[in-house]
Amino acid sequence: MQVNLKLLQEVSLFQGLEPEAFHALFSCIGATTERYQKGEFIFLQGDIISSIGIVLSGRIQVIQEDIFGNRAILNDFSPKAVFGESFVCAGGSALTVSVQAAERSDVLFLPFERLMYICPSACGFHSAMIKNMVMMLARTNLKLIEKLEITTKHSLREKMLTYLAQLAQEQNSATVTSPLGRVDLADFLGVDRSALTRELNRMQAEGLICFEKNRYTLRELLAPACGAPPGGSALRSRLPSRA
Amino acid sequence: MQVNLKLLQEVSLFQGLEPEAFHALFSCIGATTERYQKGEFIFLQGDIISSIGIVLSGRIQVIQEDIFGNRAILNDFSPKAVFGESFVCAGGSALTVSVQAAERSDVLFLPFERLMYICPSACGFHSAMIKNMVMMLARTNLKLIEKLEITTKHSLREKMLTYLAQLAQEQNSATVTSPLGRVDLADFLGVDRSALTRELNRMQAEGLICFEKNRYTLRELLAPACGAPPGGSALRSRLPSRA
DNA sequence: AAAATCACGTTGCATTTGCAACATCGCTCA
DNA sequence: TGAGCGATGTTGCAAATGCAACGTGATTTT
Repeated sequence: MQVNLKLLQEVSLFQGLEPEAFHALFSCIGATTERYQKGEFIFLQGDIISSIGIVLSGRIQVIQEDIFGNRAILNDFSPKAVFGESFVCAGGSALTVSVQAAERSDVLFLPFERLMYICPSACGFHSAMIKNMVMMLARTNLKLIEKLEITTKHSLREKMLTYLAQLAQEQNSATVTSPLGRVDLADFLGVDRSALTRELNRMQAEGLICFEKNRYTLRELLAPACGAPPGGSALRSRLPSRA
Repeated sequence: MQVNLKLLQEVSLFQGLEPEAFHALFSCIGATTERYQKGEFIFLQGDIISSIGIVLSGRIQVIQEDIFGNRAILNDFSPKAVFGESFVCAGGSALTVSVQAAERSDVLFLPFERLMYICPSACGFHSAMIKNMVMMLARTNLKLIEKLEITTKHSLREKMLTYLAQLAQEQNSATVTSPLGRVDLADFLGVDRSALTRELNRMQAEGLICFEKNRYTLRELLAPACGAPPGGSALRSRLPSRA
């Protein structure tokens, strides 16, 4: 498959590398691409992988399933995202997560050892990539901490608000679009889907947010934008009736 | 302060390095040590740090505090642990967490840039340390995913059981000791303290576990060890009364 | 030694929330 | 075009759990 050079240039692993070398590099180390249909598994919990993946098109999700069949979505990746690095770099630990295509997706696989240690281009290439890898791993860490910030919250409302606040910061806007539908969003926040819908309606009724489909607007002291609520401003989450 | 060489040899960042070089290295890059009393903050949320820390003695915790004063414990570190690397390696992002001494602790600080890029010993030293750093960051990732496995669980019981299962795997025993007291454990699991105690008692009554202080024994199909419970084996968490 | 602080257990209560079951709607595929 | 499937919204209900308040014992401070 012909991979889009423009896209690869923007992959964080390849920052600072000359894109001319990509094709030679990929064929040298034996890179492959694969197309996945929606729902297909790319990696399975328990696998020991030796390649890292890069999303070329579509959307994929890192998920965790327990013995009762409960699914938790750890992450949702769009094109340019790299996945699997943590497990490969940790020295070949077995996957504690699965990776699944959320839509039809194309994935590029790069054999890690050969990529990092037998790269043809000389030492500059090599060290740049290692530097990129360090930064990627560190950023992934921060992302995971961000995710923990959500799931450690005690109430569903706080979880949702934290999620929205993170999206707002990323998208630099009080109106944000989530890539996740209700089902996935619930599994991402670690809550029940119906309870999530219920709470979303409450939040809208109280004028905290307004939303339509997967588009949400935070109304934290903002001018009324989407149908003013009756009551006053209720920001508190766990203390609506008391204080 | 005179740092314990034996301990430093076991720090994952220094794996494969000759300990003879440590003292020269430290004084060259300007390493410092600091003693903290229980409760003192080592790093504060919002800080931009340029040094990584290594726990020499005591115990420290990585925590997150929200605007309502709720505390979440992300991690609990014993001697030999390295902390702060993620934020430094991510390119100097502001801390989204605080680091606090859980007891009187000694901490060694290493200026990151100088450690990684102007190290006196030649290239072998340098590259070994980078390799170690990659593996550390990756392992931290896996740890965070492990933590997410706990907090995404829907019920308090499942959270506790997941935590115990992880401890059991680490300590390779069905009887485990947690470094955390009730207050901290609750903040680590992201639940209410009193609710945790309540549930622990229930679990013991049902014969799922038995515990005393911070010592827990998992009794998943194990021979009765600590006072046999009356009823049968109840592993299910959210379906005790129905099925 | 007295006092204060902290960790821990216990309990009542109201709210939250998971769970199940059902209706609706839109999309895909035959 | 019609049937089926998946995503979404809705609701009743019971259980889980956060929260506050209090008692006790241990540990630390004065």
